[in-house]
Amino acid sequence: MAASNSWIRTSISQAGMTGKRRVRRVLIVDDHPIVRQGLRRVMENEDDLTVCGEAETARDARIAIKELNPDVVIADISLKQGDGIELVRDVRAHYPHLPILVLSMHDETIYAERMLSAGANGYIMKQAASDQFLISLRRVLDGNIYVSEAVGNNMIQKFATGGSYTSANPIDRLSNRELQILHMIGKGMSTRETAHALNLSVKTVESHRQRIKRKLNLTTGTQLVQYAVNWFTGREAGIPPSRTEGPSGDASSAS
Amino acid sequence: MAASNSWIRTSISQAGMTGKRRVRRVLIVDDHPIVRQGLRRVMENEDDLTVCGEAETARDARIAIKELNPDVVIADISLKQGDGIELVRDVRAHYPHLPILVLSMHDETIYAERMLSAGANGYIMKQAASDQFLISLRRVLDGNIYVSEAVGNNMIQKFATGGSYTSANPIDRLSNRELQILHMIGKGMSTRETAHALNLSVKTVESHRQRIKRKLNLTTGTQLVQYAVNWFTGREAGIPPSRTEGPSGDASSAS
DNA sequence: CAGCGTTTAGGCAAAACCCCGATGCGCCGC
DNA sequence: GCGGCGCATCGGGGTTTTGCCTAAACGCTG
Repeated sequence: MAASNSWIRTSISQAGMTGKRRVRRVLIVDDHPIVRQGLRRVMENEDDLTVCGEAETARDARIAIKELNPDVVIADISLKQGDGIELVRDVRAHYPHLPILVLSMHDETIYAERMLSAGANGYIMKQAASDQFLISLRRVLDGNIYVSEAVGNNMIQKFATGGSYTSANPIDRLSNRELQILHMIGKGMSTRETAHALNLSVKTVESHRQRIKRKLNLTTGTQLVQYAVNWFTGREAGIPPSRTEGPSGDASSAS
Repeated sequence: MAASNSWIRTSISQAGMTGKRRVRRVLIVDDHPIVRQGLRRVMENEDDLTVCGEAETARDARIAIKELNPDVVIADISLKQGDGIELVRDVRAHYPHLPILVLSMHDETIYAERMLSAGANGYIMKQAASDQFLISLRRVLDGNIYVSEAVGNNMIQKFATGGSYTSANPIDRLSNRELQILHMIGKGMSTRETAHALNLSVKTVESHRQRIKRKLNLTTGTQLVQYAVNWFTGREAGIPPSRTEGPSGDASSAS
């Protein structure tokens, strides 16, 4: 409690501000020290932003949030073994209004959607420029959702075509048969093996795969396998797939 | 902290050098702006180090080296295009005495060995602490080789046993090109996309995929994708621990 | 019962897969 | 030096697997 004071005091005196505009306190969660330094450096010239703490693991992050009570959390998803998505889910569950900006080195839209579904408020890549990062950070601080243009367009298109927003866990839209197929794909089984295991025609399984891809907005079979594998390595712990969490408002934002 | 003062002073002292201790000029090659900022921040408090330039791609790096003539190059291997190993090889070919410190987010020992044999002088992970990074940087600047303790021990053991493979990872048997292809598979890219990205014939990529499968004892393409995804995202799937974060690690041997 | 989604397929073209061979290059051992 | 070996790059040619379109039977639901 007292520690946070000194941080704020320091920042204010540096900027010489009167407190008219509130200084937003940022918690950084990333297991790469250099990345944490980089984030600090990007933010240290901004009057309205201050880093109130850092955490290396999801566990540390939870403690830090409790103690520091930050205004926003910047979280890397590539923490060891899917800790990222669990962290997002956990934080969202305990602090429904705490904005979370997910930082990733992957440019796959899959991750973005999964993170938003888990309750993140923004998704930005490490490839992004510094000013773009600041824009995204302020956006989530203002209560908005931020995604990159590509991902946003993708979602808008989905919204337009699908009618109902697919931004809720896309897997929920899969039928149990499709989910079963996805499961087998994630285990590394080929279409032929799957068909044989389920006593189905190969063509049938292929149709299922196609429908899955369409629902999940995937283009190639490789992406499908990637998604399936990622999904299981992230889940597997025992969370039922029909986990419709978070009203999650809308994915409007529309950059 | 009085840091802000000192780094300005550093810049000034660079202009009017006394020659007592030479300021080493560093070129950063990384496609993540935030990481570049982080490296700058780590080095800006050091009197004997200054960042003379940044590059995002391997191509830019070659130009920058030519124009800036740095004392050391810090290079990320997971560059978007062109891949880091080619950069290392190329730089080594043109500038035999220019030290290269490879920065990686992977803790796999295979990468380290490949990078060193390609001509790099050091290999350090982004998970490493800042001071450890500085140690490694100064080490390669002094003409030594730096690797983490785990990697060093592994190499020594290999050397002692007379080159018999550790055979722990079948991945060790993969060539650099094959590893690169595997990486792209793990990112969800199809054969065609990979071929296009690398400016190769589809047939070539297919050949690589086949040989990878053969070496890894995989039968179907699905298994290949599964393996690739698990390997480069999971990191805890089928890879031996190798939690590489040595406080003092070096296998120093003169170049 | 009409409608919608699921499950099941067939057909056809495209892509991927597989087994070959060939070339050029670099490295290693004799 | 020279042959061998592995790597990287392609091509041919055939088989298998996809990708995508279409559509019929089934089943729940308003």
